[in-house]
Amino acid sequence: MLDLKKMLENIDEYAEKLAQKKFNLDKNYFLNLNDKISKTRIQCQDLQTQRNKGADQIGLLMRDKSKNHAEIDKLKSEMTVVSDKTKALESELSDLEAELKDYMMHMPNIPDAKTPIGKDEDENVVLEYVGEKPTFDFTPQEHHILGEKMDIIDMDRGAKLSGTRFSVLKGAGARLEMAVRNFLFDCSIENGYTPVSVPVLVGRNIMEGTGQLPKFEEDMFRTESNGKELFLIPTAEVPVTNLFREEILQEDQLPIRYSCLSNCFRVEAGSAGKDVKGIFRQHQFDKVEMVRFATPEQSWDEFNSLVNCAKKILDKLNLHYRVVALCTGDLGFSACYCNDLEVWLPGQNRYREISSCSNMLDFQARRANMKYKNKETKKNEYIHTMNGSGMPIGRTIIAIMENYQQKDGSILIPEALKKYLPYEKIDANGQLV
RNA sequence: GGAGAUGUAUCGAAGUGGUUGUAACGAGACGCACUCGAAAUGCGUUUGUCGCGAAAGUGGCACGUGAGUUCGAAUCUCACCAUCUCCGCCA
Repeated sequence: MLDLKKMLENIDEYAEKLAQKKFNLDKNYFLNLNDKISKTRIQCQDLQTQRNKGADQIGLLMRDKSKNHAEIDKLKSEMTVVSDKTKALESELSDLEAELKDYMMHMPNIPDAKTPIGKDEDENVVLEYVGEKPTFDFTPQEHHILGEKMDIIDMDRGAKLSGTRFSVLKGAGARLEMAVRNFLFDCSIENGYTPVSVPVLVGRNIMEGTGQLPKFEEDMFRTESNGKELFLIPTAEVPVTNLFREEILQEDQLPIRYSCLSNCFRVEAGSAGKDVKGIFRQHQFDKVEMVRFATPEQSWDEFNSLVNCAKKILDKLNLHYRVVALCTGDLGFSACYCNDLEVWLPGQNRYREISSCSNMLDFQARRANMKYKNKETKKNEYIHTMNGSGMPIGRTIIAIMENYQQKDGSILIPEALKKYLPYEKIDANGQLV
C-alpha cells in the first residue's frame, strides 16, 4: 500500500507514476473520499468524547446516593441519543475507510526513478551481458525434445494425472531435479541466507500482505475445506515476507536474509498457448526464493547484493545470461524496481527469464504492518522488503539441458553439480554414466 | 473429532460493569543518583496507532478477532480464531 499522506501532498505526481503502471487514478473520487473521511472522523471523535464524558458523569451521579433518580434518568435518555448518533457515525466512518482501503489495495507500487519508462517488455533495458553464448557444431535441441527422447521428462503422463502444464520427471530427470534442488539450497546458505521452511497454503490476509490479492485472485489456486479458505502460494515470497507481519523489529535485527525452497503454484491465467511445451511454464514448480528485510538506509545496498547472489549462482553453473531492468509497464504490482536475469537457451535460441529480483521498498510492509524501531528517532518505521529467485528448479534444469547438450544426444553434468550428482553425463538413452 | 481450561503491555500476572486512570503488582530494559568501577540500593522512564497543533500539548481508538447488550464493557452474551491438558484417530 502507498503512503496516503505523501500521496495527497503530491497527487499529480502519483497519478502520473501510477499511470505508468497502468493504474488509472480517479483523482476526483479519491480526493473527495479522503475529504469526506477526515470530516467524518472529526465529527465522530467529537461525539465519542461527548459520549465518554456523559457516561463518566452518570457514573459519578450513581455513586452519590443523595442524587435522585429523575436527574440520572434524564441524563441517561440524553446520552442514549448521543450514543445512537455516535454509533451511526462510527459505522459510516468505517464504511468510508473500508472503501478507501479497498481502492488503495488495488493500487500498484509506484516505480522508482531509475526504472526505465516503457509500455511493455519490449522496452526493458539490458544492463549487462555475462559470459558468452556456447557454440555448437550441430543444431541444439529444446529441452522437451531432449527430455522426451531420453525418457527423463514425461509430459503426457503429467497431463494424464493433472492436465496440461503438469509433468513427470523420471530416472535421471528426477535425480537431476534433486541435485539441482540441493545445489540451489546450498548456494543460498553459502550466500548468507538463513533457510526457512514454511507452509505452502496460506490465508487470504497473507496473500494481501505481499500484493497478490485482492487484485489477482484469478491467478491463484484457492482451496476451501470445512468452510476454511486457503490459497496455494505462487512463490515462497508470500509466506516468508509475511513472517514478521504485525511485528515491530529492533533495528539491530536488520538486515534479515531468508531463503526458502518451496513448491509454487500458479494458474497462469492469460498465458494460454504460451510456453506449452516442456516444463518452462508449469502450474506447479519448485523454487528457491531469497527474501530480505532491511531498513530504508540499507535498502538499495541489500537489493544490489541480492541481485549479485542470483548472478553468482548462474556463474557457478557457467551459464550465459543477461541482466535486464524491467520498464514501468512490465514491472510487477508490488515492485518499484526490478532486475530480471535472463539465461541463454540455445534450444530456443533466445534469452529467457530465470530470476526476477525486486525491491518493494515499504509497499509490502505497509500492507502487512511490519515495522522496526529506528534507534535514532525512536519511532517505529516501515521496513523495506525485497526478494529474488535463487533459481526456480525447473528452469535451471532447462538451462542445464540446453546448454550442456552434446552432439551424441547426451547431456554433461556441470562441474558445480557433480557434488550432488557424481556422474559425467546423462547419455542419449537417459542413463547416468 | 470429544471433554476441559486459557488468551490483558517486552515477559509473568492482577483486574467480574463506572470519574480521576488504559491497566495493580513483580520481573526485564533504559535513564539518573550513590561508586575508582561493578554489584547492591534509591528515584524515574518504559504499548501501539490515528486526528488537530509550528511546538508544548491535546483528543479518538485498541485488553485474541468480530458482533451484541448497556448511558457506560478488559469485565456480561453470542460466534470465530489461537494456545494448553486429557481422550480418540492418523501420516
